[in-house]
Amino acid sequence: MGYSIGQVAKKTGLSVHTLRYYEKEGLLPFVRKNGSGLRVFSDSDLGWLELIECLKETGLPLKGIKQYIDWYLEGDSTLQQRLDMFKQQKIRVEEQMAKLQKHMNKINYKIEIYTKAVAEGTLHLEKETA
Amino acid sequence: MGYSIGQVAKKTGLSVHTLRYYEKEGLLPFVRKNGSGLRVFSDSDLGWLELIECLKETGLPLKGIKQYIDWYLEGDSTLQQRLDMFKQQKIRVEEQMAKLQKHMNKINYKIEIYTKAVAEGTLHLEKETA
DNA sequence: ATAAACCCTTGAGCTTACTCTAAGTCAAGT
DNA sequence: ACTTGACTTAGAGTAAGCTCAAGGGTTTAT
Repeated sequence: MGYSIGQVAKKTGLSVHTLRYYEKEGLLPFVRKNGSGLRVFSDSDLGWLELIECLKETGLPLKGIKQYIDWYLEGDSTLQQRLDMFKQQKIRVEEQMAKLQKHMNKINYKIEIYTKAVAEGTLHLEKETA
Repeated sequence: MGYSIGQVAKKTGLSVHTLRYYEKEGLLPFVRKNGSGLRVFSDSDLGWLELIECLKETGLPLKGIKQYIDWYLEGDSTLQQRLDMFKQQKIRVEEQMAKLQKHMNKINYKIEIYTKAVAEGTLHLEKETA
């Protein structure tokens, strides 16, 4: 039921440096230490790391994640803020998905163009940068 | 048919600083200058900026974008590399889309939880970090 | 002809998010 | 006892991508 920092690093793909850095930044306020001063991560801590990953990869900077955690620590008086944050994040994700789709179309077009170009040995630009 | 750096900044949402920075990094090798040393952007340059935006937002670092541009400048001998780059980028976008969908599910779940919590005035954690 | 609003270059500075170094502690195995 | 390996701290260093400051030039309107 307890993981060392090295085990968590393997599980999450984050480096031990990064995990300590996250803790220093206030992102892991629940990680305990044993008698020798070693960090002991619980399953719940792994859950927090998953959430951090989720927020980070959807474009919330570490500061924003810390804000959320601080709100969480403050308790029920910040429920609305936390809800708003997730709603805001949902909008961001929707925007990102739309953008990615648009970019995907462009990339597919380029793949088409370049596949032909490779077959023909030369690229014909039809008033189009490529 | 010619735009000043300020006009391009407005059109693209990039700052004039960023545009000059991109040029310095070799990302805009086609931008000309007029007799007074002012940059004059063409429509084709705007096309390049769109492509840069596309590659940047799909996770290619500026160095990678520069590599592509260098290949472009080298001509037909690099067609295969450029095709490979776009194929690689397509894979990246697919991965990003899958990740975003996963994160969206988590965020939607949080919104559900927190919407209830706000209505009830308190958050019940069911063996779940939140 | 003078001010306002642009533009220029060089080079320094900033933010984010790590990433690493140095010096040391601790527990387990041989 | 001693080595190995994983851990600790504080603090320095790094890379990417801007962002700004200083000092100056040009164009346009009044």
